[in-house]
Amino acid sequence: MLTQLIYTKKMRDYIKREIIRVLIEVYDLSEAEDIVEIQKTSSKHVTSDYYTNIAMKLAKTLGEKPLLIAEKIVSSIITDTNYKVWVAKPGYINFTLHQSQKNNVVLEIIKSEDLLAGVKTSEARNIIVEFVSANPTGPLHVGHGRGAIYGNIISKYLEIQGHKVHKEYYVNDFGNQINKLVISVFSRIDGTIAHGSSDLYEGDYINDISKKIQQFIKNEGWDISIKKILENNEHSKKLEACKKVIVSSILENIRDSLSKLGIIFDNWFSESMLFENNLVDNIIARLRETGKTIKKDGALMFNDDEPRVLIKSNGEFTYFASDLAYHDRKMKKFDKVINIWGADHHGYVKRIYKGLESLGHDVGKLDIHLIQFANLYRGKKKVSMSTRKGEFVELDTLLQEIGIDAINYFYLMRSKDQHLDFDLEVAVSSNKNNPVYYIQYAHARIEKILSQVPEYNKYEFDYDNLTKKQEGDLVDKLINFSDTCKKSIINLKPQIMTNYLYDLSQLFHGYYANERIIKDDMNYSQVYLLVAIQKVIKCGLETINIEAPRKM
RNA sequence: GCGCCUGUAGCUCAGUUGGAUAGAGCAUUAGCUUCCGAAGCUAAAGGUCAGAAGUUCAAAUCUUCUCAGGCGCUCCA
Repeated sequence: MLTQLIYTKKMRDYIKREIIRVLIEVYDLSEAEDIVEIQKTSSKHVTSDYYTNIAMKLAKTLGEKPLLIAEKIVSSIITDTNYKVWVAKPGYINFTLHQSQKNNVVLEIIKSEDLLAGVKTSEARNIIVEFVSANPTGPLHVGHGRGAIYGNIISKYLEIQGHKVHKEYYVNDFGNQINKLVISVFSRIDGTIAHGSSDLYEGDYINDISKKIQQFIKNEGWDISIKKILENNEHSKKLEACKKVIVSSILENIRDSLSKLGIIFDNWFSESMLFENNLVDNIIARLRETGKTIKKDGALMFNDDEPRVLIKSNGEFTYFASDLAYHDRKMKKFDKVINIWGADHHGYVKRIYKGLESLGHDVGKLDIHLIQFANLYRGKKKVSMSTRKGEFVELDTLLQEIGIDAINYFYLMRSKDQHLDFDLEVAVSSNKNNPVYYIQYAHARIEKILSQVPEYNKYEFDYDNLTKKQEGDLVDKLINFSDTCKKSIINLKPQIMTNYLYDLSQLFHGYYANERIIKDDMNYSQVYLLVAIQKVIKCGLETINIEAPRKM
């Protein structure tokens, strides 16, 4: 009756229906359907697979002791050989499945065409995920890494669910910091420009760009000094051209760094474009209509709890103004808008919500994920991340040093709300201290064993032939994979997947050390077990963009 | 002063919708190689879940307050 049903949760449903039936029969509880929950046993001290707390929940309304209720329920349950039911104080009803029943999961995993089928959504939506969006004033450094990797995986998770995902990088190519960048580059060419200013970008990349600009000017055949380009308004076209070269040079570098990390954006949205198409003016006009703007000290402000400047008294727009225009566009075009921001922007969140609300948007569509900072360590020593003076480790350097798999894993292994300490020495190590290595090693180890029994599938899998404690633990863990995927992928929590894979690998390594698989009297069911484990590890690693090597 | 995040073993962190005796790794200590990869495994030890009160049959988890750390509160970007 119950074969092949566990992995697909039907066993749990079966138990639930049985409990409901009993509740109606014994207590005449018509609402039983809504309150019965069958949960997975997580305590290590209890040897059941599922439990329900229904007896404790009903104690008050029924006016009976929970233990008594539980016993009454259990005595009416019709059991079969596939599972046992027992009561534990103060009123838990436990269900223990027969091992050979649970072993079904091994074949189910092996036969499954899509292990992630359980996370598919029934209503696919059009979602935009905006992330990284670092100002194009220099190369990406390690401080940008976490948001980049996290945004990429969130996008992937949404795609796995079946949504249509649009990945976008918002390019702040307008305003003061770009002008500052231009002056920084120009001052490398002509030292008298902005001489002695402490407010310029430094770092080697400025040198590289200044060379490019000099080449560009030469190619264009302009017979004019760099200083003149900057100073004379009549040369503003030339200045704009230089600006474009500078920004696109930096963007090219950023794009290159990201693609090396496997991060490809669908669109690079330019802030300038908002101004060129008068979208910012349009937003200001609409905000004025709502009556929520005020003039104060010559500036135009959005009147929130505190007034927020939209147009400065000198006539310049603030970022708030262009950000509202940008978000207005996104809110119109997509069903769901997700922003991945550094935690230092949290003060800005409320303002954006309030602004968009005033513009008539349903702000429930907007999710802003704030990512806490990551600190990098080299052993005990903290790696500096100061952007001042160009004292930062570039993302490219980090990639070279530890590789793409470690970058993905280490940035994803902790909750986004948690400050993350990232130790480079551990990330490059080739031993069990390094969780990436440890998981990949499990995959490779299994591959090695399987290569020695290529024709294992000529033998049948025997449900009754995995009886050892460690085999039971592994099977339980495999059963959990389905739930793990839901928790991780649907709730957008990559760390749940990294933790699961680590735990599974740990169980496997222990099993491997204790149990010899290749032997004279082969137990082919054990080989099947390894095949299932390997498939799950591979699938799990793929969801977090980490390679599952066959050999290391 | 106001706001957001955090506080769990010596260190770095998990902990699902509130469930049973709190979970890993590192570090420490003691062990394990004729044999599928020791790039590994086993065990011991380690806890006032920051503190207090509340809600509940049940709180690391929810509420309030206090303390501590990080970050943000510019006509900055």
